[in-house]
Amino acid sequence: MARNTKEEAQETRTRILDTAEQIFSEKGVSRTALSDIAEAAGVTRGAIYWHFKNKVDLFDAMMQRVTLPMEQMTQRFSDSELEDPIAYIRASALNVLLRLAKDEQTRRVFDIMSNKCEYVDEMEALRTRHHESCMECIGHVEEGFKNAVKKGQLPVHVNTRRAARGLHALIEGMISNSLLDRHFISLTKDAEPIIDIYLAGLAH
Amino acid sequence: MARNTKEEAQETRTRILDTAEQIFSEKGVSRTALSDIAEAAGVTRGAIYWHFKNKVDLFDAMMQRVTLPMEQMTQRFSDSELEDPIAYIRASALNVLLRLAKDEQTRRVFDIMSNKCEYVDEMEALRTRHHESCMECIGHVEEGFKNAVKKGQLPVHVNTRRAARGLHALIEGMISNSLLDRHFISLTKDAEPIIDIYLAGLAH
DNA sequence: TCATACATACATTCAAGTATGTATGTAAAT
DNA sequence: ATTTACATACATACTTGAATGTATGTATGA
Repeated sequence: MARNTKEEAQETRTRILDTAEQIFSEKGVSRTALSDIAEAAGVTRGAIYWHFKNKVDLFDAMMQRVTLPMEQMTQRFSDSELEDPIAYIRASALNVLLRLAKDEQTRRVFDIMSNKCEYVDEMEALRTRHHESCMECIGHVEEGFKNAVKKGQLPVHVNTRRAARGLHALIEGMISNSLLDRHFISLTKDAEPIIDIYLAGLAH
Repeated sequence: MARNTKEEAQETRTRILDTAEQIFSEKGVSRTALSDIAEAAGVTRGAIYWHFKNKVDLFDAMMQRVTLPMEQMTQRFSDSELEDPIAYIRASALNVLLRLAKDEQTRRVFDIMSNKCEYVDEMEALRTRHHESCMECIGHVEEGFKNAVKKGQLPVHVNTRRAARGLHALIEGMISNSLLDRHFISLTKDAEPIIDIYLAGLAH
């Protein structure tokens, strides 16, 4: 077998990840054997074990391809002496939701993460890591709400921590429902008005 | 081995289900062998195969022990010429959330359903069944919102279908977050005010 | 020439399903 | 009230088929 060049090896790695997304999404993570992925990707298990330590490592890489860019996006919450923090939070939330509506890869991976895998042992550790970075983001949202209170956008009696966590729950719920059935909640049509219901409730 | 009486057999069945809950919740569904459950329950796999067709059938029975009573609870939404439909919806939502907060068995099973199993093939069919009965419930909530509009509790411009689905998303999100971390969202302390934020937003 | 990028082959372990054994509760016949 | 016949409630044993991990082979780009 002719050895591949570096770029070809990267292609192989990418092809393995792409294929893993598809097979994981069809058969679930635990029921897909690495040989399934290898066969569908046109390589052998040897190639997979070359690029990844094991199935969990492969899953992790697949996940991070999607979640890392998202996490980086939400990092510019805190450095804000924004004029309109609520509008910024609103836009950021909608941004995430719209991405899930439009980017098929993001949908697939989120579907795998929430419906096609089991969080135990090492997998639970993966999610914990992911969850922590999520908590950071929610912390920033809370800061945003605090600023909104200072600027009179929200009444002073608002529990900003609770408000941030409630918003997060709402978003997660919409994502989850949309993954189950795109037409039950359409992230392109319903997300915006539903978020606005919640934000209106916050403003009393 | 002495054959058991009918009641003893029922005890065995219950013990298998109880044990399945624990082991599923520790190891995840696909990584627990029926022999694990059998051993922990003090029986052999033969007993499990006597009471259940296979692992999926066992999972189904375990799930229905918890979900059937919940589904029956939410069936008296529609026959309502209630005076205060919003209050009724609110109370029902809080009722479900409080149950999840207090009943450890319900928490465990919901945790298994949302984090410790993979929805593919027969498992996906199970969830679809469950989801359909959930849709029914949301339909009733929508009726409730319609009544609320008629009675002037909600402005006429409210999209009742969207309102019901948004509420459902919020509840599911809170449940999901609470399962991940009881202290992130406490269903006993946070659920009520967060629901009220949403309902206040609906009323504009 | 040496590390790279895989392919191949092998050993081991585990889990599901099924077939069969077996003792006893239970209901009907005597 | 026994006995008989059968279904019940499991236990045991066997077969089969993955799937994982690892060790090793091999050709080639750098």
